[in-house]
Amino acid sequence: MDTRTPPPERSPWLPFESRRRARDEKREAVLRTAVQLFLEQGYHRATLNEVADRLNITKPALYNYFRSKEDILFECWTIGQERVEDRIAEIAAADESGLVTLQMLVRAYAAIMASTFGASLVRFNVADLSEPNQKATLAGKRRIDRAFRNAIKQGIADGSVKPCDVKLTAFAILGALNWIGHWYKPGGELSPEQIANDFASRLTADIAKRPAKKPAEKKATKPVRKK
Amino acid sequence: MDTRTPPPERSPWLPFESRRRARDEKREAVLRTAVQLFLEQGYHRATLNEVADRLNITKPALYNYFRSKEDILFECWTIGQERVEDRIAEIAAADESGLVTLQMLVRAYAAIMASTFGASLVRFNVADLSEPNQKATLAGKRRIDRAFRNAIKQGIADGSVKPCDVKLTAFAILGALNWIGHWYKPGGELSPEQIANDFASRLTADIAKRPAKKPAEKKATKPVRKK
DNA sequence: CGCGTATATTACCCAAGGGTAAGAAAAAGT
DNA sequence: ACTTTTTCTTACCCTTGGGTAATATACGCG
Repeated sequence: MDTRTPPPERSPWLPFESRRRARDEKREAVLRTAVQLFLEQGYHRATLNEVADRLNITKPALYNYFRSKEDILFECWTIGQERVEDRIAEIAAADESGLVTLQMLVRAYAAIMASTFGASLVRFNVADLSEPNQKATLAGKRRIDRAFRNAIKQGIADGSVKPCDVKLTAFAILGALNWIGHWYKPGGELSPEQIANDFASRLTADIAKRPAKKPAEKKATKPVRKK
Repeated sequence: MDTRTPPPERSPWLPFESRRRARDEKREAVLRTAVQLFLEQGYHRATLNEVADRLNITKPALYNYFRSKEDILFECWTIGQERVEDRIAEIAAADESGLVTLQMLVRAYAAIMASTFGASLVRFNVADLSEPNQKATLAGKRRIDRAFRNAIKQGIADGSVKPCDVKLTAFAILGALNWIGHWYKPGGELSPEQIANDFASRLTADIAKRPAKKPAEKKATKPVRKK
């Protein structure tokens, strides 16, 4: 009767064990478990009891770290969003041509979409957030959109990209990218990096002015981890 | 206090009015109202009471037409899926080259994605369906996927399409298309037909062997309505 | 008209699950 | 050791909303 199955993820709350880890680490663990569950079962079907169970704690303990379920959802989204915006800032700082910038954006965004928090940007329903949080997500989406559109515009201006409808081009590219968050499953044949590289050339092939050669892959095997 | 707003959609149940319309018409009205609400607020936030209210009836009346809320959700999905599959069958029967077939598929699918039931294929969460219904949706998605992949394969075989990774190409195209269901809003600048035509050439430009000319638009102004 | 059937309504049930109150159990401070 | 603070648990509350039972109303038909 006491053959309890081990928790699916290494948890800071080991049963009958030392629980002295730092607060932030625990917060993060909650988020990781929650995203996972939200993605698996959907936000509404996933219960806080289940989240707590996976962490070897009980539901009310979660309220030491978050004020509500929606709070958790929003933080998951925030993490994904921040990762994207960090990369966007980096890429903007590189100050490359429009086409290269676009390709870098595609590669970065694709890789993030193939991660748990990245997928949460696309798999969660905006309607499940409070009104102020909805505003925040909307603003975030717009910033991403603008980054892509700006790269395309710049490319047209600097001659690296063929003239085209900027808005629809961005929609098409972002659509293909966002969809990754729906089909990508960790154990598949393709690694996130492979997908990212493939999409970087694929999605820019038709608007690249030069005969679309593969976008430069600096340090493809060991991508720079920031921070 | 009795300035009651008129129901947002013409409903077969006009208050104090003749309610003798055919059963199927009512079923359909329920579905239309339900999809609308599910898309607006998400499946879980939308209540059956609200669906009923919009139709000038009460919740239990809905159970004359559907066995459960999930039943309604699934039927919404089914309608969208059938529309897609009907068009796929038509296009397959046309027996064009791989490239043209692909372009026809893109155009048809894009137009459907910009409709309510079409969007429901993408905006609803599979996890909200019963297990058998999940199976059904999965099988449906696979059939759509196969149609696109087959067109690409055929195109490579008949020389109308450049050799490419069939799977990823299909993912990219379907991603861009599915995303329409997330951003398209009826009152926008672009009509579904415009989007469909644009995407048909845009998404096939890079893999078309001939210098990508616009796909043939037979009867562009007045598309054939089936049945 | 009266009877059966389909369709709606009112009134209710009840499970699920987010959230809270009160207090135990550690951890940390002194 | 004693107190204080943080963390976690047990026990509970309570709204929400899908679903049902019983019943009323309209419709079709002989």
